[in-house]
Amino acid sequence: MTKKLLLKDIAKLAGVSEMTASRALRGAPDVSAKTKAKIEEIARSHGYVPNRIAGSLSSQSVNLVAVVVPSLNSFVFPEVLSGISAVLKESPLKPVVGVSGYDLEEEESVIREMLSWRPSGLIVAGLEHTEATRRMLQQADCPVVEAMDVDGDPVRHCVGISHLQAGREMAEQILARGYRSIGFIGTKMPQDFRARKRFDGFTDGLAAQAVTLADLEHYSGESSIQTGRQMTAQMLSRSPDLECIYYSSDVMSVGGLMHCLAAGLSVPGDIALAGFNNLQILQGLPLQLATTDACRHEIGERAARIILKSRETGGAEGLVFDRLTPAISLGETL
Amino acid sequence: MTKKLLLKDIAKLAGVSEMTASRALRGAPDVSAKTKAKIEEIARSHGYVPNRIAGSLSSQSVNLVAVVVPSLNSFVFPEVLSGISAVLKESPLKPVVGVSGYDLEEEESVIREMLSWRPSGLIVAGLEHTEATRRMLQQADCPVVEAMDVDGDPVRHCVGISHLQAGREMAEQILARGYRSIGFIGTKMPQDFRARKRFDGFTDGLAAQAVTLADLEHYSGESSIQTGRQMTAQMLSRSPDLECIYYSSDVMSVGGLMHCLAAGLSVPGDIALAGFNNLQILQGLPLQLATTDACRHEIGERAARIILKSRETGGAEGLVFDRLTPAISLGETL
DNA sequence: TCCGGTATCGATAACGGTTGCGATACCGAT
DNA sequence: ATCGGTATCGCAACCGTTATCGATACCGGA
Repeated sequence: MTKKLLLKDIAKLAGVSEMTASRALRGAPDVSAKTKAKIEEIARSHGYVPNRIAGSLSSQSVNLVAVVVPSLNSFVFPEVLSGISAVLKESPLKPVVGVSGYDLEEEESVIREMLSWRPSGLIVAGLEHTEATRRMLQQADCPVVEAMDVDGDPVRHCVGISHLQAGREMAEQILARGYRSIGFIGTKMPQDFRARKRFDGFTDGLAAQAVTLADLEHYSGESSIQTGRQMTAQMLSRSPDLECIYYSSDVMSVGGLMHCLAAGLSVPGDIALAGFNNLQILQGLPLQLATTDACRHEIGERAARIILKSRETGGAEGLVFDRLTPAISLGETL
Repeated sequence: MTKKLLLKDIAKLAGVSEMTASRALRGAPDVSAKTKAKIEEIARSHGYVPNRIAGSLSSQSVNLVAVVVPSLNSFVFPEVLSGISAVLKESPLKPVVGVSGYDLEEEESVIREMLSWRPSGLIVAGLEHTEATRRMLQQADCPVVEAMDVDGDPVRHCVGISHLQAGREMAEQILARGYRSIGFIGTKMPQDFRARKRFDGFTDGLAAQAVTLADLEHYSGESSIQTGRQMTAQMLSRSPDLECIYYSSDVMSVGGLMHCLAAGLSVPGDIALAGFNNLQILQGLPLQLATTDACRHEIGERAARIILKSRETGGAEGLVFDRLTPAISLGETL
């Protein structure tokens, strides 16, 4: 809580100019090893922390990458983040996270806030934005990546998987195994566009073989095991003839499995189950649940690499459109 | 991707001085409603995003609160974060997250990095830091809160629960139910100090009634259902007479429960289980697992309130030491 | 001894806003 | 018409650091 310590103070203490002190502390060249050591020692012992606000303004560079995701509770985005961090670790860049809460208006204000710090890059989940957000993404003088989804019209770079296709493929797999009476349990959240696309892809896939959903339920609030269990119980009591349920998230399908365990239903004998994401929590359960891997870590890695490369080349590299193919794992519940 | 847009450009377009434009866009007084509207319209239509780096340097104020946590994957810290966000939402402050990866050296560098942005406050998980970190926390000219834990010597403000006590109380509850052959499964992570304290408290609690651990296992890597299941299987095959297992995390105890389900063991008849955290994933399982609530959301809220209050009063308020009492819920597995 | 070249350092001018205070315009009251 | 007061605006200095470029010191070779 002592007086504010400035570079000028350190310089004075070391008997050098501000410039030399600045260079020494940044590891810039043109400083002799001796004076550098001296300056570092003084700075360290006095607990000097350089003011990066001033530094960034002056150098016109901010070594931060803005990452905007809908939520941090949902198991899925932290893993995208860890992919990003892993790649950025080898560079001077650091990720900074913003949370939009599955709300496009909030997303707009979060992105505006982040861009006002002039980051070196921006990674945002999803392709759906307000018009004002799209304008900002276009105008931004840093690389911009829209991640996780490829079904839509990206403003600039894009990495992700097709959720439409993921839904469709799961439908095909389910039909291929002979199930015909099929239910769907998904989020009501109007702005979870990727869940919506999986739903659309799924019903498309069914329709292609002239099958329509036997039952359908939407829940509000975040996905949870608890909710999955309740919804499943509800749906099965309403539609006892159901042969298979597809959930918009693994968390929900785990809940479904829990209901079946409690109700003494055999899976997939009495009822087949499938989810989406291939979350970590699927490991270690009594049964290996069917799911589609969402490539979360890899999407994060690739998004970060796009930022890095675009920085090197000065953005003259052309736009990346990177569509990953998610792998279905059938597990033991189909 | 047009030319960089500066305040001066907006001012020119609106036919006013930079100052007036600045005031208008910040909602500062001394601007007529008419000119303000005009300036805002021009800024909006051109997609102008003010440069907060320059603004913050000039105004000597950054409306950010740095939050440093060990991990974002672990279910527990996102909830602390949501508590912080909820409280900060009513203020101009925004949280910025840094991840230390359960590594004090990394924590030091993350904190240094965050402080270099001169935030309005700093919230960090845990009381254990390197000496250099402690110096920085002392020196920082913003309020600092150490959160989640109260067993130790806080540098400034502090909110949390006693993990020593949480472990001890769980030991008492377990003993009170007559269990005597007790195992513990915990993380090997040397720098997960809170898990360590729960372990110490737990063995203390047992020792107080002359009981010693019948078996003990430490795993490395992050906690997961999978690991919990494997460790439990391992321990039970090694110590078949075990009556109860205490885990350092709910995620692990869920894995234990899964093993018991798969192995046809009755819980708590054959083996009793207890975890820690009261995580959301406990809801919806076949059995309600015993656990201790870690007050994550509330800790976040209180930490944020300390920052807010300390800002109002200019830090002249005296240090807060806020010890919450975690509630044990015995569930159906003890 | 003198010279060119390199290593090391410092003075100055930004960087893009905001604070503080002074200037101007406009109003009703005298 | 003059005046005091308020609403509105602009000028200049400054925030703390870094880029740029010029200055100085030092070295080996001619």
